[in-house]
Amino acid sequence: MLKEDIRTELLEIFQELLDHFGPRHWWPGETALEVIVGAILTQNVAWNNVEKAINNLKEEGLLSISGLIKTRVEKLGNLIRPARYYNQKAARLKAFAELVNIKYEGDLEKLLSLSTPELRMELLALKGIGPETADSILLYAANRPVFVVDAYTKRIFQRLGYLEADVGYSVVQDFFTSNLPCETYLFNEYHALIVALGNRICLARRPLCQKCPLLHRCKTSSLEKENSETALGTTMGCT
DNA sequence: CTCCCGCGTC
DNA sequence: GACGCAGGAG
Repeated sequence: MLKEDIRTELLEIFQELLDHFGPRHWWPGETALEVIVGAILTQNVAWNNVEKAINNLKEEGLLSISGLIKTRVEKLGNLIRPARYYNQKAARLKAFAELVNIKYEGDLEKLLSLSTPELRMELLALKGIGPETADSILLYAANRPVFVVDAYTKRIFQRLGYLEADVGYSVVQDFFTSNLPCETYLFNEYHALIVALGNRICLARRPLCQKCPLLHRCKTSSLEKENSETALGTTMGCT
C-alpha cells in the first residue's frame, strides 16, 4: 500500500471515530500529577477502579509529591487497593515521587520541562514505568506530541489489516508517527478514540461489529462470517 | 464467568 | 513467551 494512501486512511479513520464518539476530552485528571498517578494506576486495570483509588488519595489529601513521600507504602497500598496490584503500584508511586523530590527539588514542573527524549528516558528508568505509561505521561501530562500505543491500538489496527500479529511497541508507534502529522491534539484525541472503540465495541473475545463505525474497512469482519461458538470464532471473529 | 488504558522478571 | 501481581463491575 502506498504511504500516501495510509496517511489518508489514518486520518479518515480518525474522523470517523470522532464523528461516532465525539471528542473524548482526555486525560481525565485535573493536574499533571493526577494524570501521572492515573497513568501508573491504570496499568491492566479498568479506569473505573482507578478513579476509586485516586479519590481515596484525594480524600486523604495525599495526592501530592509531598503526600506520596511522607506516606508509608503499606498505607498507600491500602488506599489504592481498588487499582489492583496495589503493593507494586504503591511502590511505583513512591518511586516516582522520590525521583521528583531528590532530582528536581520536589518540583514536578522541573521534571516535566525536560526535553521529550530526556523526560522519556527519565520515566523509563523508573521501575514500574514502561513505554505505554511513559508515553501516556508525555502526551497527557506534558502535552508532547507522542503517540500512545496500548493493547487496543494493536488489536484494532491488526483487525483493520494494517499491522501484523505480535508487533512490538515501537513498531506500532512508528507506524502512527510516520503516517500522521506530529500534532499533540491529534495524538491526544486519536488515542482516546481508540480506547473508546476498544473497550466498547472492538472487544477481544466477542467484538460488537454491527455497532462498529469502522466495519466498512475491517478485514477481519468481512472475512469472518461463521458463528462465534467455535474456538477460532471467539478469538478472531465478528458475529 | 470475563474484562480491564502493563510491567518486571525469568 | 510465560507468569505473578491479586480488585471490581457487568
